[in-house]
Amino acid sequence: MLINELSKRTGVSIHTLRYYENLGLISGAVDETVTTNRYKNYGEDALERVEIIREGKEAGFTLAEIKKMLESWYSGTLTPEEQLKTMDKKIAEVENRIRKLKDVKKLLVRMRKEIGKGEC
Amino acid sequence: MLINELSKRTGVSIHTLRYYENLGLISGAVDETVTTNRYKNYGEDALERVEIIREGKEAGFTLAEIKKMLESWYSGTLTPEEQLKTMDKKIAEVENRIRKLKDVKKLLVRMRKEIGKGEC
DNA sequence: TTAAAGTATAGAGTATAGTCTATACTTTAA
DNA sequence: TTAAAGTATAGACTATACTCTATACTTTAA
Repeated sequence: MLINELSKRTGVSIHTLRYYENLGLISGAVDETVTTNRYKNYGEDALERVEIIREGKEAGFTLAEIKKMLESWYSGTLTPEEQLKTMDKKIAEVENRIRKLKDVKKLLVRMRKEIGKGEC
Repeated sequence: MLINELSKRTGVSIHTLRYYENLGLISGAVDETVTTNRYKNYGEDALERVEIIREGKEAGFTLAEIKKMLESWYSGTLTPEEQLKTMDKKIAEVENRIRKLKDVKKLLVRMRKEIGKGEC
């Protein structure tokens, strides 16, 4: 698919997709048998990658970190052991963020309880 | 306390504290009885405010959002009902972020499971 | 066939959240 | 008393993640 379709199917703007491509998070392939243009074609994997980017951002990872995850995931250069290590690290980071968010929630609930009775 | 002490007790750099002060997230009071300088004095509440800023950032709120929370919390201009509404909204947002992070964790665990058996 | 829409590249501009530097004045300790 | 350390303000600079504009070429539909 071309970038327009990728944009529509992911809900991510063409500008942002090109930004991701420049950073190396996704990549389209130019069909060399076509001589009239250099349009880039994206496969189904691009949809998956954009989804991983979205989730990664939600988890608080930077694009640089997400790039590393994608590389270790798709490259094939890492051994399964290295892949496992990468994933375990990321899972631990997400768990850590969940823990911190739960603390924040506790703080907010505590603040909420103090409303009405006395002042802060 | 002066900014140096506030920085040491919070672990936040003087530069960053001044940045927060410029944005209106914290504020020191100049002692007008002192005529030789315009040094700013921060009370214990400043420590609390910096802690809330830290937690808020961890929860994924922007400084602008945190400012609103601090204002509604400390201003005294809001009615308890309005304060409750603000807090409920923020608590719901944090819960939402926790839910999303749990989804991300699920995705990562799924990816992890696929390592070793077959390819991705 | 030509005007509109799509694609590519490069680079400028924006928002957020700092971080650092320069300058000037004040306080403090040797 | 003076050199070092602290404080204040303004503004420049950085990094991240976009977002937009200009330019040029290609495809497509009327």
